Amino acid sequence: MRVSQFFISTLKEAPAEAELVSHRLMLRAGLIRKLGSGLYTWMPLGLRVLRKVEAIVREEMNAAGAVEVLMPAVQPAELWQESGRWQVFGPQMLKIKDRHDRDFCFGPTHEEVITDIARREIRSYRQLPVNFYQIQTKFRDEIRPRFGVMRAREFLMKDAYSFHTTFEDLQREYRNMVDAYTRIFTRLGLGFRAVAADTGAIGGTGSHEFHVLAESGEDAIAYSTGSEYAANVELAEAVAPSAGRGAPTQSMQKIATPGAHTIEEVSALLKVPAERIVKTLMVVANDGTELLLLLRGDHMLNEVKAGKLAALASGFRFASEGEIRARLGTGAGSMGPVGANLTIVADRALLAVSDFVCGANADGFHLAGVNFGRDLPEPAEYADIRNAVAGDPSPDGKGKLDILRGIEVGHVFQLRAKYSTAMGATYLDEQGQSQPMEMGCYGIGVSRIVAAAIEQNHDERGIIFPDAMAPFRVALVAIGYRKSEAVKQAADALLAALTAAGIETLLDDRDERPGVMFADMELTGIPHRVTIGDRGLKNGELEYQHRRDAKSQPIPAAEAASWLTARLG
RNA sequence: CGGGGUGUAGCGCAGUCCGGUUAGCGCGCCUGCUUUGGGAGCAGGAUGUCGGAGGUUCGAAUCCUCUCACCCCGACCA
Repeated sequence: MRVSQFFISTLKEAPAEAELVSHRLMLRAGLIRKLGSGLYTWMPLGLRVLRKVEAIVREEMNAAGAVEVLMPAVQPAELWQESGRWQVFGPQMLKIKDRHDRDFCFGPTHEEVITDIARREIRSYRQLPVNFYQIQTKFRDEIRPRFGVMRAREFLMKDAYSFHTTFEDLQREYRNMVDAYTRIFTRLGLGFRAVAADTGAIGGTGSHEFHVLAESGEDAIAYSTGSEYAANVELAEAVAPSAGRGAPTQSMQKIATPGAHTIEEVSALLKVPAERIVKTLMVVANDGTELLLLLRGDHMLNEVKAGKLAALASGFRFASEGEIRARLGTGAGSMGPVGANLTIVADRALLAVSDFVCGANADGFHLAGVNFGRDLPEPAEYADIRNAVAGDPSPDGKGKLDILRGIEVGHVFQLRAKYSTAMGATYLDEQGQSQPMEMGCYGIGVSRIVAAAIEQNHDERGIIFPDAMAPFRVALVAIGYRKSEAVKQAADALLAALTAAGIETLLDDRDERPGVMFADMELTGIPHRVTIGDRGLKNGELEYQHRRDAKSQPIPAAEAASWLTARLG
């Protein structure tokens, strides 16, 4: 391909709206253009990258035995009402009406549609197992779309759904998919990690996420430095302290703490470390139950874990200032568990805390030297309700936890019979008995992968694409293409030879200054570059430079094609 | 949803507080000449419903009202 025939549109300055480096670079390199919030056009160069990712995903899914389908993007409301998710999915789902005023949605996911296919098409155990997948545009009306295609509203996703007669067979396919995903991300050249995960809104039992590791990642991953354990912090168990609680050594006293509302302020004022301060949170369940949650001052509440408490099973929110005042007679900054007429659930870390500081339920006052069992009753329950932090023991007993940040690019679930039961997807077993199918589902964020790869592979000059997803593998920079017959001939010949060898090559044949061409080829992240100019040609040489190399190296012009073919495989 | 911010040429911005005549700057774009191994130089040129609607005024990018879009932060002060 020649730049003069292609379309590249680079920007020296990124639009002001772009913050994240991958977003800026994708805009600057002309990979994408924004149409509206969370809506992006894939420009020619970007589309080539997207297609590369898609192709690898497709190849590996096929190799793993999945079969491709393509379901409608627009889905009738009836299916979602049947599964009970028409309401549950909420405002994230884009709902639309047709001319007959019938309800539809633009599909945010396709469990309902595929389950409908399965119940119509699959009648016998002889037809199972089967794994259907598609690569298709989804729409989720995100609360806050951001970071370009990283969290867009419309995005490209590979979603697969498997159907089985037994849980054991589902688990086999689940492992098969984990292996396929591992091959996919390895082939894409990404640094990634599979981690145990929460199942969230989709439901089911086992679940793993695949994260591309990057500082800018929106998710935190806890992993053990001494074993293979890795989990999303939403899920990672914060183990109960092994040491017991010390006996009380102080008596409880009320201390004026004017103006100190946060743990940091109280800690600084009283010169007590945050570990010996107890943080009190008041939450209200959707069924009206009010609850106090206690945490060590240096710990953070994990809302996913808290949501699993029996009392909060209906879902919960934080109490308003008014509710706190009505119940405890104080503002949020001075609330505490002593004398509070509310059920208390404490994080297990408090099993090892004595002589602590907490709010006094009186504005501007805290209590010090507080002890469970003496100054207040033991909490109704000790539970794991905090985020694991670096330094915590690994839940598997081997090593300590550390925290990494990651971008979720894949997620696999064991759905079991949730949808098949709700929607009547059954088959007849060997005994002629009707059974609900076991289901798994497996997603990959295809468009997000492009952004994640750039987060992981860039420098101050631009993108550095891994070979597997580069829009072109080789950039030929022809200096003076329109002036020098020798350059033109050498460049045309090399382009033809590499193209014939199946190596996707972009020849910059523009009448541009060298600096412009170099800058554009670097910005767009093409991994291999060959410079063709009269200067080198005089000595029968071209120059090769990998995008990560600091300097170029001369290669014989006559053997350039074979040299590159051998090098690039 | 709550809070904050921004909309002026393709991109980045100034001008708005304190209303005034042809609305500017850099980059990009077009033409010509020169230049040609790291985002060229000179000369000339084109491009604006100042987000939209309404209002105030002799006069509105600027003031007022409404509205739309986009961005950021928060949703863990406790």
